[in-house]
Parts: sequence; structure tokens; C-alpha cells
Amino acid sequence: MDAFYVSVELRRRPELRGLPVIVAGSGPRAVVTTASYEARRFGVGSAMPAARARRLCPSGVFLAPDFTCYREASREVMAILRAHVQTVEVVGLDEAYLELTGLPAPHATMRLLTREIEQATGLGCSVGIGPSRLVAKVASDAEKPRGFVVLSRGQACERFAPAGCGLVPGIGPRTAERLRAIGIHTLGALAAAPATGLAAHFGVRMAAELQRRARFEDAVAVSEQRKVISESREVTFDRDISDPVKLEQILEGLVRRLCVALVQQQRRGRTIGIKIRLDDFSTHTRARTLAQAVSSADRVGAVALELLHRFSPPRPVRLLGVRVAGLRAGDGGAQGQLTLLP
DNA sequence: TCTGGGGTCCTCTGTCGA
DNA sequence: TCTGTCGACAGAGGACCC
Repeated sequence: MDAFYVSVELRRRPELRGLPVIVAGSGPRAVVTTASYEARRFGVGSAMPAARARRLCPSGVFLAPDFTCYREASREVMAILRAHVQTVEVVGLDEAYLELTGLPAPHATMRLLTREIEQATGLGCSVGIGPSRLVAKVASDAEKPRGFVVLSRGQACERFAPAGCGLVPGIGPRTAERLRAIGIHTLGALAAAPATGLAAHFGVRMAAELQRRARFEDAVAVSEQRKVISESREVTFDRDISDPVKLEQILEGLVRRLCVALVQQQRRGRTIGIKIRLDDFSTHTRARTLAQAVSSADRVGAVALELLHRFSPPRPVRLLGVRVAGLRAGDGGAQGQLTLLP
């Protein structure tokens, strides 16, 4: 979907169409979730601190995120996809891979789908069609908004050879920087680099994976259902917190929120973890695996608090989180009962 | 002036039992 | 009985994605 959250907001606030609209949190440490294409012309982009976005685009209309509304819009769109295509792999609220193999007229089907989505929901999207998820993904991003790009693997290699390595999913800012440091600036250069030299810097496995991506080689099938293996709740404070009692109270609140969700879904997990980001932005995790899967707030909370005590933050804390991993469906029995901390 | 929330996956390291 | 090897698993950190 093109600028999805902003587009959903514009459905109910059409008077904002054509303006630089930015969906972002309101706190001092909020970041931009989505920016309209008008706002992007000011240099505003996703994950940018909202304060910086305000400086770059003082005339921008800032809206608070409404995820309940975005989830509903996402459901509408995904339902349309499923009505036309059997295998749909949903990735987040605004993206999906469709398996088109076997369809008599895949291009026409996708043209029809985009029209139907637009007519039914008022939301625009971009389509990339290719022999793999990797080609399709990069193709769909290539001509946003309202793009429709069809590429073979060879065409993708040729078209994106001059592009930076970070264009391809799986090569993020860190890896792109490391590549630049050894003189590899483009996907073409990465694809053509000697494997041994690359392996010396990245290890054999990672080097091979980087080159596979640069050559747009991808054999991963479109899968209908992604299995959730962990669930977490975390919060960044407006101001760093040093008071251990205050941190405990916040952790208990996070545990309650997480466990309410787990119990509702009748899921339990064996591994309980906490996440702490200190004022120097260093991030630390501590985890413990139990003999039995749990979901109740008293069991999860006891472990989480113990982990927090043991870590004993040496500096002020800016983020605190709790996570339950190794999830599996529960039986809704005694452990599934909701128990709240006092 | 800094840098969200909720996830997945990979690598490295240490431990433990076969 | 001792030693070395290997795989499984856990824990920690980090990169990446939407």
C-alpha cells in the first residue's frame, strides 16, 4: 500500500489531500510512522524523530497514529486479495505477497485487484510482479506510488545494478556501510565481487547470502501463514528513569498488558525476557527459560522482576520491555487463567 | 535534538550430555 | 575412567523489517 497510514487518515479527512501530512506520536521522543508524498518532498521519512520532521516541514499536518483504524483498513484490503488469490502471505499491515503461479492472466488479475482495492477502500497501492518474492518486492517499491512493474530476474539485475546495496531487503544501513567501507557501493559491484574477498569480511555464509540478494536469487516460497513465536510489550519513557521502584511498577504494567493478550489468545511461552535501553542507547536483554510454558501475569511477572533485579541498571533507563517467547497454543487450563499482579 | 513499537532471524559463546 | 568431539539448547547482542 502507498503511504498506508496517511492514506487511511485522508479517507476521513479528505480536506487534507495534497498537504504534507505526517503520522507521528506526540511525545518528545516520538518518531514518524508515515509521511505523505507531499511531506517526503521536505525530506521527512519513516522512523525519523518527530521533532526533526517538524523542523524540516513546519507547515506539515501532524496526526497521532490510530492503529485500530489501520488494522481495520488492512483487513478490508487483505479480504479483497484473498477473494482473488488463493495464497496470500501478509507482511505487516500494508504489504502482502501473492502467489500468482497458475493464474491464467496474472497481470490482468493484478490490474483488476488494484482497481478493486481503490474503488472499495479508496486506498492506493503499488504492484511488483516477478519470479520470486525478492524481485517482486523491489519492483513494487521502484515506481511508488501507484506503480505497476513487471521484471524477470535478469531485468532486475540490470535495472538495479547501479543502485546502492541497501535497496534490497535484508541489506540494511549497517551492512550497506560495511560494504561501502570495502569499496562496494552498488548492487552490481556486490554481485560481481570475488566471493573469497567478501567472505573474509562477512563470513562465508553471510557473504553468500549478500551475493544471492544482489543477484536477485530467491527461492523462498510464498507461505500463507507466518507463525508467531514471541510477543512483547515495551515503552520508551519521555524522560529517563533511575528509580528502581518506578521501574518495577512500569514492568508490572507491561507484564499485565502482555499477559492479558496471551491469555486471550490462549497462548503460553517458556522463555521470559526483559529488554532495557539505557540513556547511552545501549540495549540489554536478559532471559530465562522455564521448564513449563506460562502465560499468567504472576508467573511472567515474577521472572521479569527477578531479571530486572539481577541486571540492576547501572545508568538511567530510557526503555523497558518484557517478552514471552517459545510460544505455543495453550489448553486454556489453569495456567491459562488470567491472574493479575496486585 | 537525537534515535518508537512489535516482531524475526542470525551469529557467537558457553554449557551439558551422549 | 579419562578425554575429545559433536549436537542441542540457551542466552546475549545486533541487524533488519513494517
